[in-house]
Amino acid sequence: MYSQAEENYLKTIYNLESRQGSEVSTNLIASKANTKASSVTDMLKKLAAKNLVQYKKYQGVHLTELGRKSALKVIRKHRLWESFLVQKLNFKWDEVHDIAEQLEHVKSEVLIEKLDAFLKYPKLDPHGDPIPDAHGRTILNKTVVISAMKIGSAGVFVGVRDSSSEFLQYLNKKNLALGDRIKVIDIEPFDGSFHIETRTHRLVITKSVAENLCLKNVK
Amino acid sequence: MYSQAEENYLKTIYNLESRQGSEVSTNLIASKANTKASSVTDMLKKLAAKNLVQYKKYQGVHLTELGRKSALKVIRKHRLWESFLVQKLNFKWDEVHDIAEQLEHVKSEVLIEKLDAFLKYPKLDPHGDPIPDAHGRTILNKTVVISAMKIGSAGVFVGVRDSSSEFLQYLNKKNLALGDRIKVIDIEPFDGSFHIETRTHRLVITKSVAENLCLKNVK
DNA sequence: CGAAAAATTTAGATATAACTAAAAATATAT
DNA sequence: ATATATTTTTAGTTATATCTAAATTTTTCG
Repeated sequence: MYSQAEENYLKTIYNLESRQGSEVSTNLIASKANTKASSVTDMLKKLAAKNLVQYKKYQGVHLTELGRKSALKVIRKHRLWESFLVQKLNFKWDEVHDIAEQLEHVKSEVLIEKLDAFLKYPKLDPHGDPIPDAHGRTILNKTVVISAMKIGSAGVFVGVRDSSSEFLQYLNKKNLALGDRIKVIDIEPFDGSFHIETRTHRLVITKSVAENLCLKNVK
Repeated sequence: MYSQAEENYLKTIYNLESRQGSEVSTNLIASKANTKASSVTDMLKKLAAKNLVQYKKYQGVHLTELGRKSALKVIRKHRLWESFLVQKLNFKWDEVHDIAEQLEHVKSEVLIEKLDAFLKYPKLDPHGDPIPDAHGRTILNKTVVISAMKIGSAGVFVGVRDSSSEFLQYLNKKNLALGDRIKVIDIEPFDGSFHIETRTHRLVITKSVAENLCLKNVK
């Protein structure tokens, strides 16, 4: 199978690709992966040699079908382990990301199928992200990020795009939790920050925070 | 913390030391770890530099107090994960070793404490080995290996010294399971093989197999 | 004891995955 | 359109953990 480093790159590229549509650039991968562009170039060549990505010098990359499937397997493992940590071991949603980053690289098909069964085949992880099944399929989870919403619209907060403990702890501090109803009150034209309202309070969030909060049933 | 390679060496040295008493030799480590003696020498120097082992050229090694504690932490993790795999995920005892070899290297103190609690603080793993607590302490589990027994003596089979799937599958095939009462019928002076008897059948095992079966209440 | 055998260490190489600094290609902007 | 800035790649280095082959030390035994 693939090395941990390779699996991490696949996951990063998958995530960037699905948020971007188009080809993913070397620098973007480097910043997400906390490495240098030169390291990314090296790895892209390796992934291309293994037919995991389509790569043309200076033109960015995108995953091949094999790459996409491999990425989804890693993501499936990550999200199942996160579910395990929260549901069975009583971790909080902001504590599981780094541990799951390690667990996701454990090699065993049987293990992950048995874990899935033990957890009763969950469809969403603790951050509201859909868990791919063994074939890479997910339930459709039509959400809108706050940054794409208009003034006056509202929805239910069902997921985050950044599940780092830093970001989740910020949400905890601001009293924002999955399930909350959130309404967009105003958008600052100057810096793009959002004034939002929940059932209990109002607050201002930056544009970049708004890009990481996913809402459902937005009207 | 320590690298996976370092942790694996610590575990190997710990196991050899506790079965041997004396200093552990380079070649012995190499054969247990499936590497070459030269690789072992390199690693021993590294471990010595980190104060994990006492090492003198050509004289073998033994763990320092720090090394012993570190080894016990890895062993604790390994055995807790094995218990999880068998008790919660319904793996068989011969299927868990390789997966636990991977899981044991996941870095998180909290994780292992929560796992321990989830499993209700088990004292023995699925192979009958005692699980060290957070301080490295284990219940005393006085057992005798068959190879140390006399003709006519008998006891209850409570543990194995080799928990590789190959060995455990051999035991399955020979219909030997934890809890069985085993009696030594005869010892071949020629090759040291043992004729043993359970409640249901008789069989002959080699000396090396006899060295890996642990019995309790031997009389 | 001293030669042969066995065990161990050293020296030098390899693979992975990172890095820095310099070079090359692409994009931007006057 | 051409100079400048940005992005990306290349070249060369580093660290980890292996390996083989040769050298060295220890052990064994006639």
